Amino acid sequence: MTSRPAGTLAQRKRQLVADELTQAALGLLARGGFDAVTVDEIAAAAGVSKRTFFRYFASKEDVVVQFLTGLGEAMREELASRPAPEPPSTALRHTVWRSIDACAGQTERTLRVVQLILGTPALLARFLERQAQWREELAAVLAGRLGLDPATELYPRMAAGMALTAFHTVLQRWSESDGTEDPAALTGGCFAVIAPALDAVAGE
Amino acid sequence: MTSRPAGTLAQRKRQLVADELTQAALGLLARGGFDAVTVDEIAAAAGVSKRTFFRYFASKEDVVVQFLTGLGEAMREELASRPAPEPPSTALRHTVWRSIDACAGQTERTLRVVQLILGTPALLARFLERQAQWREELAAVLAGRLGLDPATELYPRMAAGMALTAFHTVLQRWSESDGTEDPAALTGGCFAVIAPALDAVAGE
DNA sequence: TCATACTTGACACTCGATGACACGTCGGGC
DNA sequence: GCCCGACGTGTCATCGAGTGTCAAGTATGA
Repeated sequence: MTSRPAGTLAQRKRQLVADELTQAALGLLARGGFDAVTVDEIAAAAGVSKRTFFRYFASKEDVVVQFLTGLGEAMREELASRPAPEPPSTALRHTVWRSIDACAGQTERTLRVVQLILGTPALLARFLERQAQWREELAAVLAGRLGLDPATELYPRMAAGMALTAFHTVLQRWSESDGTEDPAALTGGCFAVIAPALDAVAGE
Repeated sequence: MTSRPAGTLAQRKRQLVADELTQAALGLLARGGFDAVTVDEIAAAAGVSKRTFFRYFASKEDVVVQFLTGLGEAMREELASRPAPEPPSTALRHTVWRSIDACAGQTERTLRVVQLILGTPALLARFLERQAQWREELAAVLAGRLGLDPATELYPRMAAGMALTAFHTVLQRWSESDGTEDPAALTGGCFAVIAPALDAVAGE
């Protein structure tokens, strides 16, 4: 609603303030850690008041986690656009890869943000909470793809959960290695592990 | 350290206060929701001061989530005690079942707590954060079991993640059905989905 | 030029969380 | 008996996150 890069009216200056806030927050939080920096300081660094900060971000965690926002949307879109005959493991691998690539392909700043999130309990909690939402959304799309009832079948939620476990694991390894390890290889490796379950024929 | 049922000294009255606090908190939070009840009210209901509440629980979330504490420890123990030749899917199924059984086998109060956690963003976040810790612990045990290096192999983390996805899914379905669905059947169903991946022969 | 809507800052307030200090009780030693 | 230190608790003070309110300020349109 407010995140389109090509803003409509002069209120793309809203995006400008948001960017300034994000910039200031990421800079301050990267050094000093999450708890050592107050919202007042972030706001001051961006040249606005604390009250304005909370008009742009729902919480102090939000300014960091929202840096990864759009990933959920992107994954849902990607999964929905994969050709129907494609096996689930392939479709989900591309789905996850779209987010991983968006993360790992960018600046080195992204690496620091990921490290910050995975290393800060409060941020990790928020991140996982968001992942849980993504899981429900991906499960719904997947159920539609396969003509399964998400309310009764276990497969959609489990498959989405496995894919996000892969997502989480890749980010972990990538951040632990300081960006050394190849995200593509890690993604491939993770999906090699879960593929037998994702593509198992019906069964039961 | 302080959770042994058979307390040593007269300071098992500490456990008494803790129980009183937990009782009061769960009762108040079940009706009214998480945000509508203040720590002051919980403390007052237990007959202590707000300050004392925080001497027993690290946070307001803690008093609820700690209700499920011990599950991580229990799972780690269970996995460590499973016979070595057992296939991973079987060992992990018993591991998860030990926690599920501890949850679902108890009073109906447990169901309400699970519903409260899964339905409250702040509590869900804390719960997922704890699950992430369990995942690392289970991965370490699993790696030891299979003689794999957890720092390089992807399998342990992925397998632990899949098992916890099953755990989460079972709790979700169980709480959504108001305790109607059979936890044992759900656990079996979830592991039927992931077993092909858990037991896939080496590969590469 | 005036009226309107929107954004912002300043202030006050609630509540979660922590530190400092004072008080009471318990228990043991002289 | 008294004194003493350890421990748990309550009170008070404080910080920081988050929210509601109101009074500016600015842009837009008639």
